[in-house]
Amino acid sequence: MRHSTGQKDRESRLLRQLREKGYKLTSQRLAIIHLLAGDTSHPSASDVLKRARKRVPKISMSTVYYALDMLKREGLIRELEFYEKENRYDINISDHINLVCRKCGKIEDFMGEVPLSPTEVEGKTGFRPEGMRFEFYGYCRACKNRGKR
Amino acid sequence: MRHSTGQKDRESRLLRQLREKGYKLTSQRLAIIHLLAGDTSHPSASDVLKRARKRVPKISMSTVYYALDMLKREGLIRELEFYEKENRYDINISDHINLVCRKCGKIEDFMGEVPLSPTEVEGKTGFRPEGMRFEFYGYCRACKNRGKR
DNA sequence: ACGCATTTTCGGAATGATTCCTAATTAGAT
DNA sequence: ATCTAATTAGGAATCATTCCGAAAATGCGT
Repeated sequence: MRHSTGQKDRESRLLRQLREKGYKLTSQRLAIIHLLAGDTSHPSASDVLKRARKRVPKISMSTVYYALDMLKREGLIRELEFYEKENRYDINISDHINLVCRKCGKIEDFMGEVPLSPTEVEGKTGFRPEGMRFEFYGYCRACKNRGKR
Repeated sequence: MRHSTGQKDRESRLLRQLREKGYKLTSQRLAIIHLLAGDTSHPSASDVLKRARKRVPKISMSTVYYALDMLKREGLIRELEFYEKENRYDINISDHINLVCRKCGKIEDFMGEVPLSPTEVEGKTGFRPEGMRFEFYGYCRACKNRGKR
């Protein structure tokens, strides 16, 4: 395992990186980063807004989008578009596979080895991969036991 | 290789399946199915509209969406949401990997073996996969040679 | 601690893809 | 040829996201 990815570690790492790049650490951003660092549920922008308001009640949706966009541009979070309406944001930027439950909507990370290397793909096709997205859609342990609907 | 997937084959197979299920084969649908069957470029809904109008000039966007939704519900095409605005539609519903070019936007299919079995995932996680989506983002052969920007 | 330049925030308006609605049309069965 | 249910067209509605401009706040230098 390369990083220990505890919430505290992750949070202070993010804050340090932003400070180094000269971003201002406003109370709004502190709240957003804090909640993202401790969240593996892949929240949507409105989820982020709702939770950020517990600390900063007057934060606006525009601010949430502005902050998420900044984190995204800096490569500190990953944005995922799914088959539902809203995008989801993932603090786990390492290559991994998402397991998306079709019943409850939960998104788990599957951290096993990614079984296909960019080099192999480029060798066979000439296409040079720089990023990836692997997902399985199905039913999580809880939902598959309760019946799919 | 399991199916020969020539355009003609694919088109008549789609039409047969729809007829069997009792769908009406209108001129609008014939045009849409014809163009999708011969298209591996993963067109968006507005691409489909534009090309369908060559055969059926008065076809409306609502009709295109209605037809795409029907094909999708019947499992005859696959809808993909990407990081651009519009969804894309893929006539290739077998499991495969998409190679998405960040410069020209082209989406190629990579038909090699999918290197991770649903059974393996379920064994390790309890999650039961039913569908998948694997993508690499990068630069296609043409774009990588011309420089990325 | 204070002022300043720049970034960030906020609220609302604009955008744009998709969905919804309703009346008119049409395919396919009888 | 008639009938009925499905389909179409066009426009309105929706909803996430982006854009805009004015006000506020950060963090720098002094």
